[in-house]
Amino acid sequence: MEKQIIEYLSKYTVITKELENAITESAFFKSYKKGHVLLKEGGFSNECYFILEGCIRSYFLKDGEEKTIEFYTEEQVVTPANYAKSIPSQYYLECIEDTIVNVSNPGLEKEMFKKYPQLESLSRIIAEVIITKHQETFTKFKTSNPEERYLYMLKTRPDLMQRASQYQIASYLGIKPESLSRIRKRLMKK
Amino acid sequence: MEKQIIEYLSKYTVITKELENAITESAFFKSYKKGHVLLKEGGFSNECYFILEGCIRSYFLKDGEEKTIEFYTEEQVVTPANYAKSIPSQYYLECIEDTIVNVSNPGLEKEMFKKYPQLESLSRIIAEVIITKHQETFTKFKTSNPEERYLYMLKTRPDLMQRASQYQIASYLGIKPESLSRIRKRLMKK
DNA sequence: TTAACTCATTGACTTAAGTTAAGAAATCAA
DNA sequence: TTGATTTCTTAACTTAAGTCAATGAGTTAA
Repeated sequence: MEKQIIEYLSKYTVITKELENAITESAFFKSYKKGHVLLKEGGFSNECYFILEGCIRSYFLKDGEEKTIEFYTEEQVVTPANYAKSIPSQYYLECIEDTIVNVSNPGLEKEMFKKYPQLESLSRIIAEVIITKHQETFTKFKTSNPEERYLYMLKTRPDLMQRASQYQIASYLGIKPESLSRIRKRLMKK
Repeated sequence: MEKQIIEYLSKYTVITKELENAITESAFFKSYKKGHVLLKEGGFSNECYFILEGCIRSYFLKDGEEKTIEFYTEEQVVTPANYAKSIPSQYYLECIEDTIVNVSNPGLEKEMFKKYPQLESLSRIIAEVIITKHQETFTKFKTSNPEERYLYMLKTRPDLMQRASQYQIASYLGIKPESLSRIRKRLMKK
């Protein structure tokens, strides 16, 4: 399992044997059943996760309806917005499949960054890559209509259709479940 | 002018006198006239900017229409997606006002990070804050309709209405200029 | 096995954004 | 200053998403 993390980090820089060992040794894992809630609205968080297997969904309630913010799957990092902060969470984190993660926390992070400054440098680089990806995703979303967004999701993350229910996907696409149903029907005919 | 940068960084951590001096000494500035294009689609970039005064807009062309991605104003950092990369830019960067920036480049950045590791640590932290803000912005956008988005913009960035033209703002809100015009009319009546 | 519940689909209707086109207002340049 | 250009507004029409309600399909638990 450790290999997956090293592989992920190696995309961005060369990981020395020493650092690899340090990561491997300090890594610890947790696994959750489908339906497990990692974080509740109003709750606090001192853990962040690297997904090795499974799917985590972030969502919040607006007028009693669940609004899916994001689906996180294999090779993705989930850092709660209130990670290491003393502010209550605005959203839920829920496993929508049996999920295995590598867990970290502020203490461990700090210690590792101190011991291996290269790791913090790498974190900065990855954070910047994520910013760029977010902006591309957001721009794509803004300049598309619901049907185009659905097609784009099918192209870039086809697995999600199998992994999540349609009402979860609908709000992820910024539309109502009924609309998603109609879009699918419309596209079937073509 | 240097003070603005120090002030910005001080929000996140304590800046030692030594680091302050280093930043101040290495800082250099540029100013551009309204209309100046900093980066063209297809072009390359080796500069990033911290805006001291003015406004920079990022946009691209889709079916001949300008789609505004973002407006950057005072205290914001503009890092082109292809900064320090040998890939052509997907978008334009244009000053929509006379603009004064602090400029950096990969070489200077690297040098400063090497000399002052604390600065790279700070960059990581700021990058993570930006990720969180992006996600909040995106979520707000997805769960709002065009009218709500417009009202939210008026609340959070009211200055933009004076600084940018309506067709620029319209695409920034993910709608057509005609719709923005109608939304404004509708709200006037209320 | 059935009853309860959740989720997805469908239909009728409402609402608002997109489209196209025209004209008014504001801005810019010769 | 005037003519050209750009930007904004308005109107008529089209299209599709939202809303509400009903039904069907699938799942879960007693």
